[in-house]
Amino acid sequence: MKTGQQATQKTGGRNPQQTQQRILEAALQEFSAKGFAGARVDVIARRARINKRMLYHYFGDKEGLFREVLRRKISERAAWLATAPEEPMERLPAWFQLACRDREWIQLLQWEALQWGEKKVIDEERRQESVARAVERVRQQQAKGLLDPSLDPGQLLLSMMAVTAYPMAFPQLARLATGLSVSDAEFQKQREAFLRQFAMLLAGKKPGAESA
Amino acid sequence: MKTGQQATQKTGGRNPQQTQQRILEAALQEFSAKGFAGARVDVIARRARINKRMLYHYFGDKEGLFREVLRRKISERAAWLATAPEEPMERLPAWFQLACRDREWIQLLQWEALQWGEKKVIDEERRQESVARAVERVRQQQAKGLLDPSLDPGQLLLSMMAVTAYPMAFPQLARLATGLSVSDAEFQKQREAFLRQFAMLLAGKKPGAESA
DNA sequence: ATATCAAGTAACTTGACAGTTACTTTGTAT
DNA sequence: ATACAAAGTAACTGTCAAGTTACTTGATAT
Repeated sequence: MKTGQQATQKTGGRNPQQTQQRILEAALQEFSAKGFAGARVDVIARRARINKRMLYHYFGDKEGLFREVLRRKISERAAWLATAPEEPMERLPAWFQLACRDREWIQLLQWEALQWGEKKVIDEERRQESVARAVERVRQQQAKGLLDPSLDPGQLLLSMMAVTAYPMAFPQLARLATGLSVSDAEFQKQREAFLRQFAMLLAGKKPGAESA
Repeated sequence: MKTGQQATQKTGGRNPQQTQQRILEAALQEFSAKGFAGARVDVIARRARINKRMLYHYFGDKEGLFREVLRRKISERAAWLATAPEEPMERLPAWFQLACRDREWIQLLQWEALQWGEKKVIDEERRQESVARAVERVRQQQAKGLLDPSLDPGQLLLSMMAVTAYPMAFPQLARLATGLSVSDAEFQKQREAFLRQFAMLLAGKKPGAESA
């Protein structure tokens, strides 16, 4: 008896999982581009090629959908970050590249900051844990002499996030400061090179010739 | 004959300038809190204690009002920045304090980034000029040995803005990383101390005892 | 085969919001 | 005094968007 849960690919027929997936993808686009207030439920529905009613069926309301989008993105990011290199020289450039490739995430964080400010955030506990692990890694690297040990680890982590994410969060300022668009390959090359030198300073070494 | 332009303080009577001022103040609050899309014209009118019609009278439409708010804030900031100290040791903490005291500005920049992305911004020319001057100052300090001369000045300026403004732009991340709220005096003290040490690293010196 | 429930649809309701109309009040120049 | 323009008001309008209603279609368990 084909209870039909293992290979539900009829392309034309119904498919709740695919429908939800399509809604989430469309919602990610719309929310990261327009924010919660600016996003239009009808646009999401149209882009997902579903009836608006289904969106309410699966996610309750607009905010429920937003929370789910954010929740999923957080998991995805946590997984990515776990694969980032440990060597501080390549760590900042790698974080920067991650930010370049996933501007949707930066934008979601930005909308979140504006909408909820300092209040408790969605999925607080999981994120707290994840950040605590990152602080711990900074501490270990300080112990190994790969990062200046006299700096507060929390503040240092925050600053590392700042220098890698800021250009994507404020593309207009990056352009004003460098004359290049952040999506320009030249800008990205320049920033990566800068961050490599910068990482040396954070280790307490002078950034002369790095090829030695 | 009292043509009445020099001392128009009747408190009860009409007063176009004061009305405009009140609208602009209320609009700054509303726009920085909710962004352009989220801001409500009626809320602005109510807060300014004026009739909505006057808002349209003076500023054309919602966007016209937004542009004017941004334009004024930009002037204000340019003036403030000109008074910031030149010594790099105190410069980062001073910028940070400025960011703390003027979160409305950070938020406006953030809304701007999200709404207009990399496109040409409001008041582009004036801002370009102002940033160019800041880059030039960085270059001078590099020449004087107050900042590491091997770093690209534009990227360096961008990074200085990043480390000073990021905590206010992403208060939720600052809290996750340090356990403190950004509006907490303790957080601000900690960050200022950190930035002082950080400035020494940027000069290429090791940040040992700083009291000497 | 058919009852049952989940998936899906179109049209509707309700409220909110940007912008307007048609009007009154107030100051000032002649 | 009075004509005139700018300052100000209340109530309205058209549009748009979130969320709902009442319905049809399709899969599957018995």
